[in-house]
Amino acid sequence: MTRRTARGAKTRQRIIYAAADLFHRQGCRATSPDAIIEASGTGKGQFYHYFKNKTDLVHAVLQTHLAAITTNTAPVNYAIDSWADLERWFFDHLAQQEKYSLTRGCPLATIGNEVTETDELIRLDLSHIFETVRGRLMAFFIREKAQGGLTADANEQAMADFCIGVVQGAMFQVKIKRDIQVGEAIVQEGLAHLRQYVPPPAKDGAI
Amino acid sequence: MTRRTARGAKTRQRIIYAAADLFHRQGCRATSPDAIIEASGTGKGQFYHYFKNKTDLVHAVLQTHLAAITTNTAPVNYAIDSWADLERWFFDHLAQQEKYSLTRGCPLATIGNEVTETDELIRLDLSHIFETVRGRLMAFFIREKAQGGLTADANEQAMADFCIGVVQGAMFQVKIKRDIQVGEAIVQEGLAHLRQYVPPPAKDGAI
Amino acid sequence: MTRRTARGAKTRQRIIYAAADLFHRQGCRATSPDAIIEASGTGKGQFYHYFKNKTDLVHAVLQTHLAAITTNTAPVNYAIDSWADLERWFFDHLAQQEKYSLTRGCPLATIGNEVTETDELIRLDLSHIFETVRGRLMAFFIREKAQGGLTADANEQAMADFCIGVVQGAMFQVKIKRDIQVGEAIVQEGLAHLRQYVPPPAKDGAI
Amino acid sequence: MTRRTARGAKTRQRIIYAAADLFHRQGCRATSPDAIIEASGTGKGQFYHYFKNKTDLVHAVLQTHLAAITTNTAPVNYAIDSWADLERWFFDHLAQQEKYSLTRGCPLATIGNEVTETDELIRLDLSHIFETVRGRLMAFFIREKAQGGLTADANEQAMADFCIGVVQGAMFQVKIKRDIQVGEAIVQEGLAHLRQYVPPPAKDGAI
DNA sequence: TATGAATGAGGCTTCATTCAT
DNA sequence: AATGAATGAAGCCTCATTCAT
Repeated sequence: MTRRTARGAKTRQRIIYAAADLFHRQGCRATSPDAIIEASGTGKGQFYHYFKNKTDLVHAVLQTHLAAITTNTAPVNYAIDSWADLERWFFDHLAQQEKYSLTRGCPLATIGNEVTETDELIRLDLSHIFETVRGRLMAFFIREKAQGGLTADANEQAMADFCIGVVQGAMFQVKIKRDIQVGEAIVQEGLAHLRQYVPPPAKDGAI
Repeated sequence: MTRRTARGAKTRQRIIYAAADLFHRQGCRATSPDAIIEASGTGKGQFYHYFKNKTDLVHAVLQTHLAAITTNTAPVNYAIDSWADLERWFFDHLAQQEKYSLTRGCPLATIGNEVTETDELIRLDLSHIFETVRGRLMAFFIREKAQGGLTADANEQAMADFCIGVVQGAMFQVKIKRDIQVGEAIVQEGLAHLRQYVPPPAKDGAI
Repeated sequence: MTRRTARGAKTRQRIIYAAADLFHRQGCRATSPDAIIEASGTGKGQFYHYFKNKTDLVHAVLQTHLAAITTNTAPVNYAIDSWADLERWFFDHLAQQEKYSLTRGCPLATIGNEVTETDELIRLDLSHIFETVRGRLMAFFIREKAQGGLTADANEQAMADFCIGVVQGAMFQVKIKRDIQVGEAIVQEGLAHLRQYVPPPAKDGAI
Repeated sequence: MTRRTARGAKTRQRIIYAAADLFHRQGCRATSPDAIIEASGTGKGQFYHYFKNKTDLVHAVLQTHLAAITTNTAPVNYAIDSWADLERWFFDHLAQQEKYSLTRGCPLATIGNEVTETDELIRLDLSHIFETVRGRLMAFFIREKAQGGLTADANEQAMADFCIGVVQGAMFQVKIKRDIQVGEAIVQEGLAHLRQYVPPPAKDGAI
């Protein structure tokens, strides 16, 4: 990251935020530099001053998403330290969709689904982001297991992947059906499954 | 369906198949009528002779997907009559991805993720398709439950939604990670969950 | 003209009438063969069976207009035998515009204004039609003059041209202003002018 | 009017002038953006940089016509202060047609005749232009009347409308007949009519 | 840093016509 | 006589980018 003046950095940020919102609403392909320029209130030259090309901006948008996740400043909180946090994590995703009247899916999936064989860099960006999310989830499950909160057959990696899969699957169905209840049903089943790995409380009291 | 001559119907089919493949590979937005025309070996005029516009073709592609599902001619078999069928159904989705070296996601999701508020008709098409798939899955669970193959707390609707969510989530992760194992892990966890609703075999207390 | 069966002639007529109406409403250029085909309820082949090409159809439409004029079957009656008839002739043109809520001009002018250097045949068709109309008007003025109903300085040819010019100018203003009163004002002035050529009634009675 | 750099304004002007000429020669509909782009020696993007769409350009062309009229820089001089000026005004229109070998009509009528119910904005532009011309003519007649140069029964508004109607009707006939004399005849009759409203010179009854 | 003019390839669609049945 | 499949050129417009100021 080259050092930038306060003002310049601001313009760059405005472009990124405008782009992130448009990408989320209508996808990358459907969002032209012109649309981003207008939404961000910048000039055409600024766009190509701050970004090599559109792909470079997509990259920057994804970096911003990643930064939000790692710094816990994203709309969905990825800091998971308890089963309550995990539950919240699931439902926060659906809550995000409600903010947009269920017309949008996951901002990462919207970008990810447009990826083709030629967008390898973007795919790797996304892969990296999901790996980060996976890490957060895995960390929780590993900690839990270490404390005896998970049964021996619980596979922390698989559980983390399962969480991501379920949330993504839920969000997609919510968007297509424009119905929050499908999402809730899917997430509930997912959570029910995860809780199966929690050992029953030890029966105390038998002589 | 308007009656068409054998020749005309063929051209129409060729366009639809070419489009379906391109949509699957690179998405709707990234696929121009020109590309479809070339891939289908037709003339420019034929495209608009058979389809009102590009959206109308997307609709036709989705109708074709739906027809394949209902007639059990789709690459993934939606006829589910046993737990083995269900398992196969899950893994067939991943097998499809392997056919394309993991570079593609679900053809329906690829289209669905590009849907915006202005593509209401396409969203409804997709909603209808997923509703159909859901119906197939639910039918299996309902039958199972009727035969005592599912516990009382099993919610057939939620289970069906869960299946779809899990498959979709799995396919998306496979595409982004370009790694079949994430998909397998997610699907395995999903199946493990569903099996929780199968009651343990009755202990026969003979003698 | 080749001999045609009753049915074939009917189809041909339907195409011509549909075309005439569309040309009048939106001009030749804005009217595609497809639009005419649909409006006439025919098939594509019929269009090119009866007409060599679109220009040929325009020609046929103009021939139809001409025939209507010469047979006195046009919406505007070109049979002028009295000053009352002439007055009616002027106002009938405006009445036609009222039938279309003042949204249309003269059907001939609509076609004529689109004529370019390359549409020589169409221009000649129109020239011929206007020549015919001019002939009708001239005939009236010549007759009147012969009977002493016009002063010596009345130029019947110029008067006829003037009539056509005034009606055309009036119709165009009506269409642009969407105001019938401009048309009425123009026509009234035109009529006032023509009446200047009528000699005052002979003063009788001087011994 | 947004502020533009000298360079940009020039390109915009070139496009407008090229379009105005093509519209005059062959009509709006027959003039493609590509043709205008080529005639103006610009790139495709510039067209849509300066004009929202083709209709917007037609609007700009009409604004240019209007500006030429109000600033007395049009080929036809609309500054009318005497009967000689009025006569000149009539004949200047025909002179314009001669410049193009009688192959063109009035540039405003060429556009106006293509107007349909869906081109309301263009119609209003034209209506406004003709209203402006009418204002010029009326101003002359009102001034004349005030000075006793017109009889009491002279209706200045109707006279102005009549002038416009006559010129338009004349130009159209000239174009269709490709004969300047029709136009001259019509205009002469029109002028003769207007002069009827001029009172005879007062008989000075000195001795 | 900032603005917007310039470029040309390409996207979606319609047009006019011909051909096969 | 009638239908509609086929064709490719062209029309209108957007896109992604570069350049000049």
